[in-house]
Amino acid sequence: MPMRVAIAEPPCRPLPQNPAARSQRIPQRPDAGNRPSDIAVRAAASEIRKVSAGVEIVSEFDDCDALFCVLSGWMILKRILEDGRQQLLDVALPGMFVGDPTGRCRSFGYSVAALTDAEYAVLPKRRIPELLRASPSLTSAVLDAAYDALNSAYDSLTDIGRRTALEAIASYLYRTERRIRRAIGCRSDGSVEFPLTQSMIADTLGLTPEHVCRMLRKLKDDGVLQLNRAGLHFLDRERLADLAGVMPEFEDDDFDELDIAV
Amino acid sequence: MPMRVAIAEPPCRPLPQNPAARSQRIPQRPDAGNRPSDIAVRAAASEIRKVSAGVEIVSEFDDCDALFCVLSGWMILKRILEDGRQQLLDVALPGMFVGDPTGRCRSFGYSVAALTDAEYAVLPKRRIPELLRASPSLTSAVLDAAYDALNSAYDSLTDIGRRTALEAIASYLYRTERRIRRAIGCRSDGSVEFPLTQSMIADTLGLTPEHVCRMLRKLKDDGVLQLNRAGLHFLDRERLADLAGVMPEFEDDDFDELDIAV
DNA sequence: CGTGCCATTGAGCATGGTCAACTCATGTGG
DNA sequence: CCACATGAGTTGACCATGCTCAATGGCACG
Repeated sequence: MPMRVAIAEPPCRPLPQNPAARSQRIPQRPDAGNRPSDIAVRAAASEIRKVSAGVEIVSEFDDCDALFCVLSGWMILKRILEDGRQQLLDVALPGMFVGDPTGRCRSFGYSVAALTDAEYAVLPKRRIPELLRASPSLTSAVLDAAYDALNSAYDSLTDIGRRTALEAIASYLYRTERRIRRAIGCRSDGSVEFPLTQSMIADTLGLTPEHVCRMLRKLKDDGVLQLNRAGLHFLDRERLADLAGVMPEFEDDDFDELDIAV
Repeated sequence: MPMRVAIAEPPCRPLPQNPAARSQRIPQRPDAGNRPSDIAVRAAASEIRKVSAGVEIVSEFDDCDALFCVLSGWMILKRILEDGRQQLLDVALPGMFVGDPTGRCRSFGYSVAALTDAEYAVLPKRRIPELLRASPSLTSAVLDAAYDALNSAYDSLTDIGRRTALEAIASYLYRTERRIRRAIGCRSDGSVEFPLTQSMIADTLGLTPEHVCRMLRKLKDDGVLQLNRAGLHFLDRERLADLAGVMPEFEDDDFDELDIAV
């Protein structure tokens, strides 16, 4: 759909560096790293790695020889077309698995880059069947993560395919903020960290950065939200949900009690 | 993005009835129903159900109290916005699981309808943890299906978000045909059954039926493919892959030997 | 204090949507 | 067996959402 084609760009252009992403101290849920699933993952991991913001840890056609689990920080999953167009598939927050535990895929199918400084656990592929059999809680964590990712992808499909730009942005921010609160937590003022640039939002929703900027301006001017390097803050949740076309009656808010102060 | 809004349509409009879908005899892989995963599913199922084309077996906000596995026929997963716009999320071919084995989702999050006459197995939700623990091959089938669905969703995201209408349609048909050959098989002339209407393709790719029609016309006139109620037949696979922007070098064709005559 | 990237704004344009007919195949009921 | 209803597929003329291109301001970092 978008005809802007970056002609000679290298296939793996470096991740745009949002300066805030690097320096930002990342708030963590108090239980981060100690949830039952985290314990299962840490027990199963052959190695824990740290990466700095911007580093690509997997590229699309790499052999899929391990399963990763994000422990802290943000990762980004994306696919890049030959002519430079790119589609962000998802953000991977702490708790999410990246890779293919089934052993049926040769390659990852997408590239994975650290958006902020991050830590992740490495589960070597050949040990996965044995690990899954030995640890039901690991199996359940993997399944949970897979279905979270699938639901998130279905949400994105609906946003991109059948919503206007404004609706899509509202909906994306709305549901992404919930995932952030859930996986990382929110600050005492109700805002959450949000290291994605407008360009990345555009690449997530099949829009151009310019148009994202225009629509965000509208949301900001209408007093619906604040969004900048400092984070994302909803001022009028109800109006945002309305714009997003979300039916609030079906929201489960059982994670609100997990909010943390930062 | 699309502004065509069906104002007073009921939220669950009946599935368009492609007449071919009802009467068509469905070719099956010779091993259909006897793959290791099928055996595991049949052993675990509390019930096998048959539905006729057009029946909605799950609607979006239904309690997610069971996990289903498609045994034969085609199902469709879709989400419907209040104003009637709808997004097809995926087709479910034999072997695919529908629902949420993690037990964390209250509702399905999408509606599921039989596109053709179909059979599916029912795994009651409360028995799932026990079943997964007891049967590694069931666990592995569930995981496989989840990652297949996830990859398919990622493909769709890329198609909708970052490809033109023509590219998206080419890419969608290309990869969907492979999934059909894999799950169901192809006919001796190389064609596969294809009960989706142009409207459904439009609802999958975020386009209008009219535009899908125009783009398909181009593909047909250029001798790239044939598509009608009888099925989908690629005449020039290479050109289609080219239009789709698929890199053929990374295709694995290890399932070709499974082709069946019909 | 320049360099780079992100965010912003504006003017013009194109892909794909809207609306409205019409054809054709299938299925139904008299 | 034919008239009719239905809905998929098709085509054309027009139009709008969102893209392209271009230029600017601002903030971080070296």
